[in-house]
This record gives sequence, structure tokens and C-alpha cells, in this order.
Amino acid sequence: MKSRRSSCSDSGSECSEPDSKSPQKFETSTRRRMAANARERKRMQGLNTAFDCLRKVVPQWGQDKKLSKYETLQMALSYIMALNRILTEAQRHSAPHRQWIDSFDCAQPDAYSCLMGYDSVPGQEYIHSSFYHLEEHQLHA
DNA sequence: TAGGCCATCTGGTCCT
DNA sequence: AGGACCAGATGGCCTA
Repeated sequence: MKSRRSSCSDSGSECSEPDSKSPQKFETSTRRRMAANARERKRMQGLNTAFDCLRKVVPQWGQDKKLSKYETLQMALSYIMALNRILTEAQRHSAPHRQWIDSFDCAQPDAYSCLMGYDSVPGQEYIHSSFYHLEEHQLHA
């Protein structure tokens, strides 16, 4: 566990004034806050898992240091654009090999797992939705 | 020691 | 009402 806010800890007890509400209401809101904190923690862990998955498929060029989240996103963007360009060029210059290119079903979101080399990973849905988002963004650009 | 990166908490907003 | 998502604040850890 990393840092905690000193005054408003996991209990959430010091952030509001117990006297201003009935003890029961106070307890309810405290319990809700704790549950919300736990959900948020879990959500962020899922997000980090997705970032780890992304780091695995993005080129690092021998960098021993782990890419930051921002760097990972930048790298993913560059990587996708580069692959896209390669594919476009290949399609343009090698019509006879069209069949070979078309065989890359991995370009479909449903088949990302075969690109990534595993069948199912936690947070995969998040990655898929991100790719959908990217595609939509490109369509509207 | 400063700056970058990160985890966590929190309150607000939107959606179901 | 409650959950998901988001952005801001805060403090810890690490490196140059």
C-alpha cells in the first residue's frame, strides 16, 4: 500500500463531522465511502493491468526501464500508426498477395488475443474498448 | 534536494 | 440509491 491521506483515511471518519448527523447516518455514509474507495482501488488496478498488457505488446527498444503510463500511450499510438502505414503500403504494392494480407484477422478486435499471445487476461475488455475508441476516433478524424 | 511517477482518497457528475 | 468514471489533492518512493 502506498500513501494514505492523513486526515481522511480509509475509514473516512475524520472528513465529516459526526455530530452533524445521526450516528446511524454517519455510519452509513462512512460505509459507503469505504466501499467506494475499494471500488476505485479495484478500478485503478484493472487500469494498471491493462497498461501492463499494453507494455507487453508495445516495442521498448531494449529499454530496461519500464515505460511510464504516458510513454506507453505515446508508444502505442506511434506503433499503431506505423503498423497501419506498413499495412497500407503492403496493400498498395502487393495486390497479388492480397490473400495473405486478408488472412490477418488479428486486425479485428475479436482477435486481439491472438496478436497478444494469450487467450484471456484480466483487463482485456478495457483494452478492447480502448481500441474501439481509437478506431472511432480515427473514423471521425 | 527537486522533479517525475505513482497509489490512494475524495467529491462531483452521469448513468442505470 | 448506488455504481462507474473522472479530476484534483496529497504524500511516498526513486533517480539524477
